[in-house]
Parts: sequence; structure tokens; C-alpha cells
Amino acid sequence: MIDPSDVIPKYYQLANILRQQIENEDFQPHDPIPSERQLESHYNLSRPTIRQAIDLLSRQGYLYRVHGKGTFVSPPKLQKGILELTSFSEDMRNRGLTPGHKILEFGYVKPNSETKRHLEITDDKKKVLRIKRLRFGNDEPIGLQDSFLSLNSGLDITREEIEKRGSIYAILQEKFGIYPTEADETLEVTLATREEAHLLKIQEGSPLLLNERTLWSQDRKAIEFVRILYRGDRYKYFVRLTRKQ
Amino acid sequence: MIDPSDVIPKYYQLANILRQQIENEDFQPHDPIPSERQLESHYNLSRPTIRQAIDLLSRQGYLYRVHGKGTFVSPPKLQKGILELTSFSEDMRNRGLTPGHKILEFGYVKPNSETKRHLEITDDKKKVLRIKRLRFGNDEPIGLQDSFLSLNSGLDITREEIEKRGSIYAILQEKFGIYPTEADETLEVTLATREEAHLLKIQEGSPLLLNERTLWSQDRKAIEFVRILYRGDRYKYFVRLTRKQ
DNA sequence: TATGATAACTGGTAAAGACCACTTAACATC
DNA sequence: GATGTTAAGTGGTCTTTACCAGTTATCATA
Repeated sequence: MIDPSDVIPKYYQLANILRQQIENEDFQPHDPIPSERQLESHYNLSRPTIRQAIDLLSRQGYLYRVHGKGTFVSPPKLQKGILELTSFSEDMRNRGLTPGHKILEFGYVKPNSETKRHLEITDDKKKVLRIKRLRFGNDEPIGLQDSFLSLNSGLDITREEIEKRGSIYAILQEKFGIYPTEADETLEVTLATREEAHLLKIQEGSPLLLNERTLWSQDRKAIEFVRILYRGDRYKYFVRLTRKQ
Repeated sequence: MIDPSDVIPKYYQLANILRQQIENEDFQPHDPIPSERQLESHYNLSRPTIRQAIDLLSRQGYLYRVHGKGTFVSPPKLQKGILELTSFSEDMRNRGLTPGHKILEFGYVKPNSETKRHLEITDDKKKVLRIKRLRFGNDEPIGLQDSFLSLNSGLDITREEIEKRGSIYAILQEKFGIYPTEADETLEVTLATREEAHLLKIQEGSPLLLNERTLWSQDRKAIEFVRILYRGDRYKYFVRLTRKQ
């Protein structure tokens, strides 16, 4: 069950085994899993390793512990996908829609002061990559996305890559090893200007959902500031929150 | 510095010391903190204990680790308040406004099917506590909140307690030891009905921000389903997200 | 000068053992 | 029957020790 020669750490192997058992519904919600001592002898691992695996699954929302009683399976509603940052493409696929996009603007620009503030840029000469796109779900216009990327010199994304891959985040990860790890988002209501209304095929003055996001990578550098205008009649924002700790 | 006789665990004491040093700006952003071996001899603690403290602060966003290089201080933007579930009252105070409320309805009702679904109620006889309130910031109407609480029998909240304390979450925590730990939220745009417009002192048909939330406690029981209508011209929703793990 | 090995650092994983605090059920006592 | 005690279970904390893996600067070598 646990392969000591595997490059995957033992605690991670055990976490995978337990996660699979939970997803297979070998345990029912609020059922206790075997105690740490039982797992210790069953898998022939030390207790700290067992605890490391259970820690991981607790943080991910699969299990919860009760001191003196045991460790229990969280009901399915609370499993999986806890706080995942998702791109527009991922988001659309999660909703069962086929994502699409049309690039309206692409190129390096001098950021305005608001963008500089969000991207924590102090260098006056620094340029950012602006990508303005109309976003579709099942070929219907859903949102208008205006993205400003702060990339280190040397790192570059071409228009062709965006056209082909669709998701900026996928390119950042695959090409540069940059992973979005944290984001601040705001949501508010605005009314469509004439231009926005035209692009989104709605009436001028229709209510829109404005989503602004600043994104940080795993080394805590601000990498993107993006404004997304969603059609008020076609889009519902979803988020899952957990309390500190 | 570390008091072994204290009831507070050593790893937690150390985390508090380090957090305070970070907040005092003893370290600059992206500065390395002392290595785990250095902390080990400095505080006379074992390395696992040191690591437990650093784990905690990393999860809370104060520190980040780089294998082979060291552990570094996250810039202030990313510190503190990572994913804290906040009540309306907390939210208003965070924005520098004085929260207020007026109770419009209060009492036990049979939940409709949507509410039952959100609160995961299967018992047809179960009743829920409905609290409908108009919410103010600096005495100006900001939002219309309709809350449905699923409490175990024996637990009860009175109208007077709400009037006095303001925050339902504060009562749940202080009176029953129930802590909100996880929530699903959606946000979308709607238009004010005549009644809503009247209460919020806006024009009928004005755009509103509709926030729906299902809340779970630490034992993973659904405790609240709430709909909050915010004035589109007065409210901006804020959330901080982190990637899984 | 350029290259590559090495050593000394960093955090990551793992074991074994100990004791504490909380929970529960079985038991003895009143 | 009600009450309090005890023992055995649970997870929570902590130490000591060991080795692995990534990073970096130094130094010997080509």
C-alpha cells in the first residue's frame, strides 16, 4: 500500500489512499476513520507521518478532528475545491460551458497609477503586458476582461500562445513555473457604457458585475491586475470561504 | 521568551513571538528569518516544534518557505486577515463605518424548499429562526439581510439578545461555542423591487448586489442560509482567496 | 577563463518514544 | 437509582535523532 522506495513522500501516499477511500464512499459522512494508532500499525508508519497525512486532509476539508473522540469524514458538500483560484476558462468549464475569447488589445503599455498601485510597481519605466479580451461561454458574450501582467524581463508571452492556449494562468504555470497562490478580489455593480454594451450585446445602462482582482505568485510577487465586467443577467459569482486556521 | 509552564503550547508561543516581530517590522518583506537550526538553539526548542510554528505562520500568510534557501517574510499586503469570515457588523467596522440594524421580522418559520436545500434539512417538521433586518452604515441604509438559522433544539436566541449584541455570529460563539468555519457565497446583480427600494431609500429598479451565503460550523453542520441585498451605489464586496494547500 | 566537484548551508521527510488533555463507558459507591 | 471514580480509548504536544533534497559559494581542475 505504501511504497517506501517511491519518490512520493509516505505521508502524501497515505493522504492519497485515505482521500480515495473517502471519495469511494468507503466511509460515510461523520464516520470516524481508524485512530492514529490503528493506522500506525496498519500501514507500518510512525505516528508523526500519520498525523502529517491527516493534517493535510483536514486542511483540504476532507476530515475533521475532535480531541478525545477521533477523526471524522467531512460531508461531501465541504470536500474538494476549497478556495481554488480559477481562471475564466476553468470557471466556464466548471459551469459546463465551453469557454471562448476574442483578443481586442494586446501589447506592452505604461500602466496608469491605479494599475501601478495594485501591481506594487515603483519603477516609472516599467511596462506591463495588457491583454483585453471579450469572453464567451458557449459562443455567447459573457464578460469583458482587461488584464495587466507584470512580468520579469526575460519572461514573455506571445499573442499566438494566448490564442492557442486560452488561459494566461496555464501559460504562466507551464512556461515559467509561476503559480497563482493568492488574490484579492472586489465585486461591485456598475452600469454598461455605450462601448461595453455594444461588445456584450446588451442595452446601454444595463447593470454589470465588476470584478477586480490582484493576483500574487508563490513568491509573493504581484503578477496580475485584472478588471472583468460580467453581464448582470448571465453571470453569478461563486466563492468558498474558510476561517483563518 | 518561551515559558514551558504556560498552558499555551510552545509552538504557539513561538508563532506569537515571530508574528509580533513581523508586525513590528523587525524584518523587512522578503527578508529571511533565522534558519530552523538557529531558532532551535536560540529558543531551546526541538526542530519539529519550530517547524510547527513556522507551518502555522505560513498557512496564515506571514511567512513563505523556499527549499534550500530559507524562510522569508511575506510582504504586508499578504499578511493578516487571510480569508476571515466576517459578519456584517465586522465588515462595517473594517470599513470605518458604525454598524446599525433594525429588525423587520423575527421568529420560527417553516423553511421553503430552497432554504431547506441550502441548510441540508430533511426533516419536514424542522423549523428555522428567521431574522430579517435592515442594515445601516453610519445610519444610512446599506443592505437588507434575510437570515435563516438552523439551530439544534435547546439552543435559542432571543430578539433582545440580537438587539443588544448586533451580531448573530458573536452570540453563536459566545453562547453556544459555535464557530463559523466555512461558507459558500454567491454574488449577482438584481434590480430593486418596490418594497426593497422603499426600505433602502432608492429608486425602484435600481441595481443591487445580491449576496447569498451558506455557513457551516466547525463540526460541519449547516447553520445559516442568508440573503443580503446591498445598495449597488454604496457597497463593494471584498474577498481574499488562496490556492488549495 | 570556464567548468565542475565539493562542502556547508537551507528546508523536507521520517522514526520512536514520551507525556498531556479530553471523552467515554464501565464500575464502585452512596 | 444517582453519583463519582477509574481506566482505556482518542487526539495534542514535544523531544531526539537521522537522512534526503535543493541552493550557493568556494575551490580545484581543465
